[in-house]
Amino acid sequence: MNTTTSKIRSFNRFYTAHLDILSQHYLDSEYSLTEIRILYEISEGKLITAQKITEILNLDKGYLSRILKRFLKENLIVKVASAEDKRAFDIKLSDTGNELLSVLNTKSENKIEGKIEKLNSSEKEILVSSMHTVRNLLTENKIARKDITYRHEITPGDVGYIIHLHGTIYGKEYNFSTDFEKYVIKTFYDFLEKYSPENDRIWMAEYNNKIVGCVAIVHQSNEEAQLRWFLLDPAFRGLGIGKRLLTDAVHFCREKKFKNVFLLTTNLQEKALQMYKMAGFELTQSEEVQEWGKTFNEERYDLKISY
Amino acid sequence: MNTTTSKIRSFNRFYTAHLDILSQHYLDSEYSLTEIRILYEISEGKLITAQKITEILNLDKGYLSRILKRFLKENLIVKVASAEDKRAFDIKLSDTGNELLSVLNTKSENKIEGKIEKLNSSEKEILVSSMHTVRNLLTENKIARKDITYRHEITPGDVGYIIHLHGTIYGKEYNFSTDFEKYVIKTFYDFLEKYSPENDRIWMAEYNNKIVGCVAIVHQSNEEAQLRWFLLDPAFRGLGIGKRLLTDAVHFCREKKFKNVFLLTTNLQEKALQMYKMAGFELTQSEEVQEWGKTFNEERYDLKISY
DNA sequence: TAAATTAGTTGACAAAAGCAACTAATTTTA
DNA sequence: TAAAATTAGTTGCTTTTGTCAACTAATTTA
Repeated sequence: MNTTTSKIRSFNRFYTAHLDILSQHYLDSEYSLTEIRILYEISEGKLITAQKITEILNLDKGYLSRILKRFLKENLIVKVASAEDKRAFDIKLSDTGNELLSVLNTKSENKIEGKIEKLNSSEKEILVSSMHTVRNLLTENKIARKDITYRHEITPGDVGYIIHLHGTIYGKEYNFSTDFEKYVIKTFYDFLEKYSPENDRIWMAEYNNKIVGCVAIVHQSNEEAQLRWFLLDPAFRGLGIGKRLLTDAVHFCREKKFKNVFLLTTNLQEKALQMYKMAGFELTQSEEVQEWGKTFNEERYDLKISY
Repeated sequence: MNTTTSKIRSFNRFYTAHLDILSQHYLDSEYSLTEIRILYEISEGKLITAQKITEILNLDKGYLSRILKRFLKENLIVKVASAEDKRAFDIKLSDTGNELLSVLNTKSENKIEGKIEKLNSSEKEILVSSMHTVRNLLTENKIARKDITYRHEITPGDVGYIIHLHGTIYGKEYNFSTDFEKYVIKTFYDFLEKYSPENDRIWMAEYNNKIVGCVAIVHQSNEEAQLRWFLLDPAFRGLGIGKRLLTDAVHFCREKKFKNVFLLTTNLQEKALQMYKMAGFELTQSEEVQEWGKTFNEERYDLKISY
């Protein structure tokens, strides 16, 4: 049995119990969860037919028909003969129905608030964003481009996390030793020593408030700048994040009137090389070296910017 | 209505639908979810009474009695008169029952695997860790001491992450600027330059494969060592992690025959100071400084080790 | 040792859900 | 374009699921 699956099953059991949806009466009301779900669908859809509800909630139409009949008798819903189809009815909530739902919503919210009252605001943020991630991965089965955010102000923790990403990603992908991370630490220390917010910039791509990609422009002179620390978490490749980061970086170089941008990399970074080339960079130097426990070519790429 | 709550409600609705537990038949078997949950509890508990089951699953005892009667007839369970209480029975699964449950487990696993098959391995990791986070935050169930693991081999990414922790934690707790993180980067660079696995060591406490606390011993000479980077994520304080880390560090110093251990800190770190004192450290120097956007006392503590 | 409580069973019943036959309207198809 | 097939919704009937209260027999409490 695979661990991922068993961990998900364990979470499912936990969440089933947590949701507390197996009791007959929803939030101690006189309505069952099914009935509430029906009311909820009606309130969401504004104008919905019984057929639609059976599809969404997977209910038997006879069963639903009777429930709606009772709702009508209890004055929770209003049925209007559909204009397009004389067999069907458009259903919507009555004022009473809306009121009932709003009372139940409040109850449900209170219950949830009781469960999260001990969390501080950042823990709440983490909770919501984690739920968002779970939902995203289970539905579209991929990370949505719109959930990636970008920023370029350095806040405490950023540089350390970027170093961490370099260490883990290069460690996993190319088996680089911890010496590589030490090298990255050195480059960052040197950078921070002469950091000029005016001429240098680091861009970070974030998902769930966590950095998943980055790139930086470090000025060398008024004419030349170096592009550094271009990195993307493998799980977030293929979403256009790398392209966006490089575009922003080159755009910044143009804005700052640098005439040449160069970068140092290795021939191992195939994906990154592709992107550099697509951004217009050209190979200008290549030399075999042995470092960080591996043998590879150290390469320099340059991009001339014309104005 | 507060957004956190409404987002959680939205997730709850999503997950209710996702769990697909509202249909009468669990995984197209001839058993209902309730029946399966009962069987599951029996299999978990190994030896369980009907009373226990009603408590755990919140079932009516009459209802449960009848279900168990049927299980017995279908040969899914075995009832043995309890030794301690002649009114009660110890219930356990029969071979047939175990078989049924294992078939259903496989079905459930296949279903889950179908839902995550499009995810790559790092997305699966993200999914599982997000679920873990959700679960953790929703169970006040504080972090269990036994879930904290300790290690002291430096692997790629560790140092970067420790720098990151310093940046974020000191940023949040004491409003230190990014300059502090730069200082930490410098100290780590210097450390890695002359790192000797024989005489230096970093201990890390982890939760969920993430570093939540650390401390290090850095040798200065054969006689003296410095204790550095003692840090604990605020969410993990009060679990004895700090004490354990300091104990390990001092134990290491004793093993390596250092005669004196010192550390540099500030008067701001109240919690850490307490722990240093408890470990036997004594204040030997104090001087007011202005750094990292704050004014505070820089302090030196020493611990003499006698043999 | 009598009274109260507890584990489990059973009868009676209510609520929830499913199935199939039906009407009336709509769509497909030949 | 008219017959055939399909669809939206209703209704009768049935099964499944769950609840409540009364009961027995063993155990605990006072």
